[in-house]
Amino acid sequence: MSSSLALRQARHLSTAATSATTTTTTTTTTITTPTSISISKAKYKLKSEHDPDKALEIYSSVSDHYATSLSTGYTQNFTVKRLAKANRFDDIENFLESHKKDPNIIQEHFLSSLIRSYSVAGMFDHALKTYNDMEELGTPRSSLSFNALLSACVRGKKFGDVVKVFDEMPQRNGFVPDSVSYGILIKAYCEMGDVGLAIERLREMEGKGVDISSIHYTTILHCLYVKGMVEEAEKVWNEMLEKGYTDVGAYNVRIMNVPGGDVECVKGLIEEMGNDGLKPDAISYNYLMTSYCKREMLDEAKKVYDDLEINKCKPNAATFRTLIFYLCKKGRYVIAHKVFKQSVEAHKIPDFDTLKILVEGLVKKSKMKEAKGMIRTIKKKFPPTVVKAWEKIQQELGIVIADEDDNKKRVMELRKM
DNA sequence: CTAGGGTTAG
Repeated sequence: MSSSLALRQARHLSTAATSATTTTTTTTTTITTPTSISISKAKYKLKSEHDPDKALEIYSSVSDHYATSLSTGYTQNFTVKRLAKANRFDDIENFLESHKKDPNIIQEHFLSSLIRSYSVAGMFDHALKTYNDMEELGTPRSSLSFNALLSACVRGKKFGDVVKVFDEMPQRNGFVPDSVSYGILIKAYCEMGDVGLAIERLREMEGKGVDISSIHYTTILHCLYVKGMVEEAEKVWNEMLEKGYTDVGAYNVRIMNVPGGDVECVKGLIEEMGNDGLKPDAISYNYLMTSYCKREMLDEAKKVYDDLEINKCKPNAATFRTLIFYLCKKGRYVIAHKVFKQSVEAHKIPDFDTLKILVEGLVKKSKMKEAKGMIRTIKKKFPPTVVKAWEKIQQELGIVIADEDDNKKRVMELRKM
């Protein structure tokens, strides 16, 4: 019997607890404990939980679910993502539809989070149906649920629907599109490749007195660069400067489009940001660091990384991944290993491929202790499928981890009890 | 994750 089949059966047995003939073994024990946890604890636990059933369990064990709608939306989204990854769309439907029987369904934000959850699961039709169910469910309409639906259209690449929904729904249901609605619409036009219409909608906002923000401009700016319309991008940028619609994100779009990733240009823009009264963030510095890496100026790149703290920035997952990759590429495995350890402390471990290069490099340099330690750490942090892949690498490299066998023995002993 | 933009892929 395959292990996944075994899991399915175990799950089936645990839910059908009434069937008297089931003399199941250990699998039921973890599920029947009626522990109740806080939403913040659930958020923390969900982060490291990759098993969709356990994620569901954590979600349903939250005691104060509807007190804090924002956090609930987050945990709900998270649980759905885990189920979607396992392709369990029927379970997602059951899970989310059951919320429609909850008395809180008449709260628009509660219903909107269902639309968002369907959207991240790639179930656009369900998202639309939930929106259309609102009359029947007795949920009042405003731009809140409307924007959730618009986002679902964009995520599902139903661009034609975005425009249709945008032009029809507000009138029919008696509300006006707000600044966020326009933001989603503009993004949709950009994704469709029609930046001209995006700009038209921006002008429409001006005419109607809807609040414009740097987000609307940045969406268009980014799109112009993507389409290679550099001159138009510069024009829009100047308009942004004039009207005061620049922020860190807008500057980062400019930085990421510096021709050839020229180091001096990137540095210049970071300086400009400061003069504009803005504080460059980790993304800004990551671009600078990457520019150095690509020119094989690893000492300078490392300095950008080391200076992050002075600049009041925290390295993110991309920082660690990029720096470790390029350090390895130049054979500087020992420094790369130090950076890896810092990534563990920051709970931002790079991806499988990057770490593979590092472990192999350490072994090549006969740094067996470091390589072993790395694998041990990685196994604790990744889901079972990734751990399996690591075991293969471990075998190929001939790495034996002594206390692993001891652990297995201990588990066997426990099972006998 | 927080309704909407920017997250570097080697």
